Amino acid sequence: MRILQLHCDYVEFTPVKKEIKSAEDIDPQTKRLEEIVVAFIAVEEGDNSEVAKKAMSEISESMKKIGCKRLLLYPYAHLSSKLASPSMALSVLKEMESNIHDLEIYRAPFGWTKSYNLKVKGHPLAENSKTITAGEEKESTSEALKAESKIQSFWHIMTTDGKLHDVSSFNFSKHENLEVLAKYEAAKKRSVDEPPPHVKLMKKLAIADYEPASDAGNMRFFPNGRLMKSLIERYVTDKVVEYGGLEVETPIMYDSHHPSMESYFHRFPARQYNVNSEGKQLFLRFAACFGQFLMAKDFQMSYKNLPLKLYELTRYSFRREQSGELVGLRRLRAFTMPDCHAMCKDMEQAKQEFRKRFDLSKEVIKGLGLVESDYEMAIRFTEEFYTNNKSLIEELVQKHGKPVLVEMWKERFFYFVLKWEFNYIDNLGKASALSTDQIDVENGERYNIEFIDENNKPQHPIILHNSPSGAIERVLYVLLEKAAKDQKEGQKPMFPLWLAPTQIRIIPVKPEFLDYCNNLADKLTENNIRVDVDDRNESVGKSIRDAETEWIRYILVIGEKEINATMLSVRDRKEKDPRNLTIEQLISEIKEENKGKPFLRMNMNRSVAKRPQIMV
RNA sequence: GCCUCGAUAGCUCAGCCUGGUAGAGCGAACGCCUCGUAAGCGUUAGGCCGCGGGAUCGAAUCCCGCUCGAGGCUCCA
Repeated sequence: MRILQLHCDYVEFTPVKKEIKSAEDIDPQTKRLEEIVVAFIAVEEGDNSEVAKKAMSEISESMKKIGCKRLLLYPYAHLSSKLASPSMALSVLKEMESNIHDLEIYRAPFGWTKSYNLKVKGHPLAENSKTITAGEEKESTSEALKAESKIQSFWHIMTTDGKLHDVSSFNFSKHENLEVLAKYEAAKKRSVDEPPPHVKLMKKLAIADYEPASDAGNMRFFPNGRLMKSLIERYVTDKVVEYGGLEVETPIMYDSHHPSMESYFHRFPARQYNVNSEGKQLFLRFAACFGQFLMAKDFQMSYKNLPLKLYELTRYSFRREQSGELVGLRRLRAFTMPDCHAMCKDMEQAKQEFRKRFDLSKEVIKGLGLVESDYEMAIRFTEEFYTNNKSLIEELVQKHGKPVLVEMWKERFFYFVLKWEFNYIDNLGKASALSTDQIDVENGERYNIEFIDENNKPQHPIILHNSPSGAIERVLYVLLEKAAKDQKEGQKPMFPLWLAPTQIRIIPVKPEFLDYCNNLADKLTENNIRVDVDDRNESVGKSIRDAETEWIRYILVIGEKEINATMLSVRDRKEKDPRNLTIEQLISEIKEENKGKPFLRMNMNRSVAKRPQIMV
């Protein structure tokens, strides 16, 4: 059975003519009802009296929440494509009608073409749809999800002097990406008809690919991609630990009926993967929050321990995003999310910590190879928070150093009062969030996390939710899109050196120089450089071409000249002409460039000839 | 969820409109060449033309249905 439930100021309907033979015999008068919940209902194949009972208890429960006592059952075939027979449908509807006693109930006639007219109320719970089937649990659409679109937002641009400007009158001429973001967010619309360029690149460079045997949005990562992910993960984790985060690990699935989860679901719109096991209804986490909050609840904390920062890099978090929005690495259903929560004793401490994490996020983004013109900041808050904390918000915008998109909510609907994020604008004008942080004033209580304050009283902490980089897969997407942009502008695309799967390729002019090449590669490897040797029996030209198409930064061609001298001929992707360097000079140049970044060994056979061909 | 497009060799695709022996490039295997900064040459192997039905003497090609995939829209703390 499918139900669309609307809370209305009024509804009017007029039976026009009988649509089927078995239509009810009634007096075709116009009927008007006020202050009423209208339930449009399609009875489907297999629906029975159990379904009727379930449906009525669902409906009356939600009506209790919105404080309405009048109900109209309205037969509405168009909600389903596998309708029950008319006689069955009518009997199920009649059963629903007779099943309820504490509501004033009406039913529109069955089998008639009707004209109708109604006015839906504007509040968050006014609209609701349900699917009810016999036997198994119904799959409900989160009411929060429905309600979200109802929140009233006011959009502005804040300049670094703290002034708010109207989006429509702001001069975006020097801030094109911000304009894209503002339009993208406020209008939530953008039409493009080509795939984003990173999709081709992720395959061509043997980083990642779709896995048709899995669910959409669950990618496979080839050795190159796995290496790059590992490096980014290591880097972000190092940075968070340096900041004071304590790394933990928590389960990836949770009981949907755990009390904290149930209430979180109502508040937090998300489409989760569900897993049934031995009668338990489990869901796959869509954030690290659950695990960390449940863990923090079991800590005994004093105000002296705060702020306490827990960190987890979730491999994976899962969200069952709508199939249509899954494109390449931009948005996935399984993703790796660094997530750092800080429990703070009060708003003052929270604000102080919030500043630190803003700096941390900026630093991490920079380390990943993005410059400030690559991303745009958006900041969102409730009107009340803004009024009381103007200086914090202005300070963040000033630190960002350029105008910021502002979304202000009249009332708090989410669990947070303040949130910012950095958005990357890709080649198709799509915005995706990278770093983000939030001030959460609700979940401390929901999860019953407590600390003892100066007066020996238990208190709930304010919790900050920070991801300094955003999803790791999304970082890859951004790096690829950025490289594609460089390519489009006529520059050679490349990765930051510390992330390049191969940093140096050695190409012998003849096979007899292979031993020399391998010795050279040994020496470079000892110095934490990822180096491989093209030992295929190919022409030098071909080998160089292949190395270039793999975006390899340094190419060393080894022939008689190099073997008989100390200078290497170094082809540097960043330079036009080859340079002559000693091996020591080359090593120290690379070390200097990779300073402060993690190192992992090559994740491919050194011998190019021994590699399988992953992507052309 | 809605709309559009697609599915042919390991990969990228042509052939389809106008029905009549299944094509190319890359890659792979084998051989030749032994090479100095972006593609050296040759030979060979490799196909249930997504699945099911229909009309036809005959279907990769036309029609219908299905499956899977992709892209867009919607949505996105």
